[in-house]
Amino acid sequence: MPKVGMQPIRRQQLIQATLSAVDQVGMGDASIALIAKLAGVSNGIISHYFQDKNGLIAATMRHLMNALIINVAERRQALTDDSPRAHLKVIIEGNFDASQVNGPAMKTWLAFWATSMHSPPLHRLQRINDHRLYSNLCCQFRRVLTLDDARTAARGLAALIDGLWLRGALSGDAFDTEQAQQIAFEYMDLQLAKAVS
Amino acid sequence: MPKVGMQPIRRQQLIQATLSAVDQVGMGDASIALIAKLAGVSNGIISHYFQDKNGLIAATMRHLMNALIINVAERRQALTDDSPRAHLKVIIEGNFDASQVNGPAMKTWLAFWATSMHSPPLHRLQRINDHRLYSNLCCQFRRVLTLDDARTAARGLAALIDGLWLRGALSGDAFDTEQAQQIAFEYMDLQLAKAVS
Amino acid sequence: MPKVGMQPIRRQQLIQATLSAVDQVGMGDASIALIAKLAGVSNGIISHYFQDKNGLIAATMRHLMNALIINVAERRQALTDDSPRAHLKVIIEGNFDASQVNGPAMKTWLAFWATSMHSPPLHRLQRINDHRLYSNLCCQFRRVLTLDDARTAARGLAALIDGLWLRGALSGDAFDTEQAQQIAFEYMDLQLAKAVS
Amino acid sequence: MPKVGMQPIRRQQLIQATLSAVDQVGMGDASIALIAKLAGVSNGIISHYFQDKNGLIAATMRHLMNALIINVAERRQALTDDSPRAHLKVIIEGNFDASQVNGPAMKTWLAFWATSMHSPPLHRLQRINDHRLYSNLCCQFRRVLTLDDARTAARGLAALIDGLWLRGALSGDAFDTEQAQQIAFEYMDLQLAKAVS
DNA sequence: GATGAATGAGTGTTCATTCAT
DNA sequence: CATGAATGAACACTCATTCAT
Repeated sequence: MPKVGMQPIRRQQLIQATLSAVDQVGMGDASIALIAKLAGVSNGIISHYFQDKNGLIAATMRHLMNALIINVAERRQALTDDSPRAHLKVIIEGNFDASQVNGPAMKTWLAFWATSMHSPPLHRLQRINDHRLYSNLCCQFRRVLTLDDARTAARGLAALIDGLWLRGALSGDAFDTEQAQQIAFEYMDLQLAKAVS
Repeated sequence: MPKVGMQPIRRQQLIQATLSAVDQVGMGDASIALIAKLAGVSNGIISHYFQDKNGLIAATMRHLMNALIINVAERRQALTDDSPRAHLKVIIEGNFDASQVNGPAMKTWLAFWATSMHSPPLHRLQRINDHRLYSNLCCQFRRVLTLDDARTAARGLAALIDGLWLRGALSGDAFDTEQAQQIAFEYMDLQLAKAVS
Repeated sequence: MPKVGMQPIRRQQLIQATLSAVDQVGMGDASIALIAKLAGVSNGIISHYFQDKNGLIAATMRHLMNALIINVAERRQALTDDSPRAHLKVIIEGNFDASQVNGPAMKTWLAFWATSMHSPPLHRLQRINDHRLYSNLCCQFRRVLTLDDARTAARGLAALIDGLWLRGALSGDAFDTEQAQQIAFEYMDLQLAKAVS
Repeated sequence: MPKVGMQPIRRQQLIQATLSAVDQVGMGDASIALIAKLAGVSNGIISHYFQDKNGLIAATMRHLMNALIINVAERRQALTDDSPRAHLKVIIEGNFDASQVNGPAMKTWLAFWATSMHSPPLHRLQRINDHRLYSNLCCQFRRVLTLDDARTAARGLAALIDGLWLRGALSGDAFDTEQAQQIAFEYMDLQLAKAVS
């Protein structure tokens, strides 16, 4: 059974198992034993690839964050229209992408946030992520708004995106991506309308 | 020490201790032993007043929810202006009241949300709460908007309130209540502007 | 089963079980589970009375040390002869008392010494103990010898006592207390003979 | 990397790593992984050269014992004076040689003794070693003392040597070899003085 | 000869819960 | 009413050992 060069495969395998475990029983009950069982490996292997459980949790979060970053980046590269509105639109769309809007990911994010309040390493990760959204939005708004207006618009839109996402996650029903995006787009347009001609 | 009529006092004492414990170490590490220690009582008493730990958690959440309900209700009773705008304003203000915007409460809400995804009783509580905000907002918007517009406005404003709150809770810095309320007020006004004269 | 005021009883019970466990399988294999089983209690109770395994080990060592201290103290109180020789004699006898010269105690002391090299709290305990023997001996020798002679005599006698004890412990055979004491007494007398008339 | 004739080199390498590991963290925490890391080899190789961990421990002890034997043997071969006193002197000196009186060796000896109480193979090794010292001393004393006196003198001197060594090892301070040897020499001379002219 | 991936039993420890007092 | 002694299952983590490569 032992093979060489298994590291990337096993790491991915264990991260997926962690997402499944958190989805099924919540982070509180996502024990090493369960995660290992879901991954089809032994308990001990987790400390072989990740230092400990915290390491696995952090790696799982980084995985979700990277999925978001890559998603937005790809959408922006595909843009032909360089207008602020077009950029803001794909940022919004990226945040409501299927990679973020699904049971396991949503439950993991939620658990991650709650945990991050008491874990400095996770808190750092989370702040970076929060700031990235704000920063991306602010950057685009700034192209047409005053600095103060851009900042406020970015703060509002970031909050609106997170809030729509949060209420969707908590509702238990299927997430109505379309409706959420429409609300966010409208907010974006109302803010862009403040642009001085 | 044993006294009669201690029930309400002890319950309140234990709920406050639970909030403190979650604030200090997070819900994952908020053990019965710690809560009992913070409350200055023995371990065993918790099962005497609440069936078990889940009962205490649920009671703590109901406590926070009631604080919000009462807060909004009081503000609305004090209103002299019966306009939709005035009502929406106090709903927003109530959600950013000091009883909700403080470390222990925020951390407990966050932990509660994460936990609720895997606990039917807590999920029920949480949905009632979510729905109340939407419902209150929708009700006021409906007085001047079409049903569709009112629903969308309520959904957006509810998400914006929750999102501002969430980002404030996660930031780790002091919550800038004023700024958050301004953003929510502006959104409210933009939606109310859709009213047919 | 739960009773009040069990603390001293349980502590003693667990210390005795620890001595038995170390005697039977060595400190390396003296697991909490084994100790609890020997004591006829549950695993969890150990952290209730001692913070953790280290706490139990340290308490066990203090128990052995106290037995030695009390033993020597009692013998000295019973002395009618106040001469240095009489005092030295009872110190030697105390160190070869049955409370110290028996399988469990010897194995525990040995394991304790080895462990103390890498555990500051245990090392402190061990140094205190080592110093007490030297100090007691030096004090008596000083009454008839020069300071330098007294110090050397104390160092030598302390080492001889420990060495006799050690070789006895390691031999696996029954400890020949009589023979060991004779050797120590002779060394004592040879040193006392240096006294200036 | 694989080469032929690596056996003696690897064995020596691993024994030195074992001494380092025991010195640094104690025998209880000297895991295979740590030893392998200190030796700069893979975990698995230990079972290749030594059957298992016990085999490595036993080999390490034999290494220390051989160092002592060789050391004393060399000193005795260099002797020009064939008197009992000269022989006893080099036996003492050999036991306080730098190869025995240093952190890693002392900690390993101590741990070895404690472990030997519960491991027949180690116990056998340890008894052989103990007996050799006694036997060597007795043999020399016998040349000038009666059998009874020689035995007692050997027992006492062996104990004194071990005791001086033990207290030195446990003290944590640098070992005062000179002082220890003086005490042992004095004891030797006091015993030799019993010789019938 | 040498690696390191993989195992799984075992460890100390924590903890919600129970219950005699 | 209230205590805190006691339980025992569950937990994260460690580790000697095995073995395909």
